[in-house]
Amino acid sequence: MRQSMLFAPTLRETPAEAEIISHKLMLRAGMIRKSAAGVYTYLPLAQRVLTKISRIVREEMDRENGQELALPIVQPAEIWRESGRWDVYGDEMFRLTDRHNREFCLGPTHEEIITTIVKNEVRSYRDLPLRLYQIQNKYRDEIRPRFGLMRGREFIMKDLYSFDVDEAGLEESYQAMYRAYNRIFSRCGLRFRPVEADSGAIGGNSSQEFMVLAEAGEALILYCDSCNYAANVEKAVSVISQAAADNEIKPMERVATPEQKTIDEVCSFLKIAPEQTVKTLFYGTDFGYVAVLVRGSDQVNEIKLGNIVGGNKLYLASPEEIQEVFGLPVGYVGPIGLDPAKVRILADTLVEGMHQVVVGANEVGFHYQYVEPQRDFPKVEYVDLRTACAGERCPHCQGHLLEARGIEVGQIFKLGTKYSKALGANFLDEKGQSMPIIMGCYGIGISRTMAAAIEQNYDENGIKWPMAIAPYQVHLVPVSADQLPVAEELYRDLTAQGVEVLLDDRNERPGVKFKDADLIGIPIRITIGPKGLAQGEVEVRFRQTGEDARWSIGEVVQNAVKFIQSALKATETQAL
RNA sequence: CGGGGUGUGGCUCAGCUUGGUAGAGCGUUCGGUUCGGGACCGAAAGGUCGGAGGUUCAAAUCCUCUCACCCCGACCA
Repeated sequence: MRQSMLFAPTLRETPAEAEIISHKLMLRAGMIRKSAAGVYTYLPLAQRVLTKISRIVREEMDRENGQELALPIVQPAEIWRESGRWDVYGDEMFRLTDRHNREFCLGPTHEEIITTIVKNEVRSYRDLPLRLYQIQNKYRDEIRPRFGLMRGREFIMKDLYSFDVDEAGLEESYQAMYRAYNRIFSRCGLRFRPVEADSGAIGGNSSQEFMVLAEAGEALILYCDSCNYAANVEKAVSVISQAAADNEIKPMERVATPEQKTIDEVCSFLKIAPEQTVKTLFYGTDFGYVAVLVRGSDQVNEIKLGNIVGGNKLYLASPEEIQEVFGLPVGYVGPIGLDPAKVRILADTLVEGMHQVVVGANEVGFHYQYVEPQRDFPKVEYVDLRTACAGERCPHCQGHLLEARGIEVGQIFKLGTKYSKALGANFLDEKGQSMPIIMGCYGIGISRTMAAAIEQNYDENGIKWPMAIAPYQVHLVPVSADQLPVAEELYRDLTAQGVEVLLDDRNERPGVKFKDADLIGIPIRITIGPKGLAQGEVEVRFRQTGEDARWSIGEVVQNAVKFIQSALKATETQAL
């Protein structure tokens, strides 16, 4: 490609709307332009990157017996009603109505539609397993689209759905995708980590996310410093050693705590640690209120809580609400005296092992101390409810948990029979019995992967593309028009060898060309200038490392090919 | 949905407090001088000041409504 012909309007200044690196650099490098909040145009450079990522994804999907198809974006409401998600998805779904007043949505995901297709065509166990995928736009009307391509309302996703006859088959499909995903992100040149994940709205029981490690990541992950345990904080569990009841057991005692409402206030007033208190929160749910007990120092993990209580609605009740519904004063609320018949009481498992605890007395200005949970409020359900934190112990070994931020670029789920049952996708097994198909689903955010790659590969001058997903592999920069004939010759020779070359044939000053080259971030920059040419050489700069080299004109093609191949191989072998 | 902020030429922004009919830098076009890390000189094009309504002799500026975009939050007693 000749740069004079390239549609890549670069910017000297960063548009005010961009906050994070990838967004800024993609705007500046002339890769994307916004058309609405969370909706972007991909200009040619971005499109090339997306195509390359997609190609890698396709290769790895196909290698694991995936078959590409294309599902409709516009989907009828009925199948969503059948699965029960027309209402569950709520405002996040872009909905539309046709001229006959029939309802549709723009597909936020494709379980319903593909399950319907498979249900209509698959009859026998002999038709299975199937692994079907597509790479296509998804539409989600996010509460708050942000960070450029990171959280868009229209984005590109690869989604594969597996259909198996039994759990063992599902496990095989799941592992196949796990392998494929590891290869894909390695080949893309990313530093990433698979972590245990909550399965969220899609449902199912087992799930892992692939996180690209980067500061800009919206997800917090916890990982063990000595084994390979790693989990999204939404899912993470930790082990906390608790003191045994070596203290003497005292009778519960009411204690005046005037004006001491927060955990911190109560703790400093009574001279105790937050770990010795239990706080009581009320949540509103689809099934009425639940009381939730956790240590004063802990945070309720609302994802875990939501999974336990079920339904769609989950919110922390306001002080006014608690006063009105229960007649209890926030700041002094406690489990003692709560009637399990009237309100479901859930407590974090840690609470069960606590001793000499301070809790609210359900009376303004008073708390109870020396409370023994098992003695004083025995009728509670103990479940894992707390948010795990860095520094705590790994649930699998004696290691400690560390924290990192990650960008979720992929997630794999075992769905089981959730959709096949809802939509009646059955097959006849060897005995002639009708059985629901066992499903899995596996997504990769293609456009987000591009953004994530930039978050991991940039410097103050611009992007540093990994070789495998760079829009071009070699950037030829003749210093002036005098060197253009030599550059053209190299361009021709490199292109003939299959090298992807961008030739800066613009009539610009060298400084401008160099600045644009750094910004766009093509891995190998070859400067053809009078100084080098006098010695029959060109100057080479590797964008990733910043290293310089000099190649004689005659060896440019072979050196470039060699470098590209070894760069590709480095990530590819790492992937195996 | 709550809170905060911003909308002025392609980009970054000034002007608004105290109304008087729109500016700078960059970019773009033309001419010239330049030419190894975003050159210089000269000329020029380009703006319904997000939109609607109102106040006023007069509105980018004041008031009301509205739209869009950005950020924070949807938080723990």
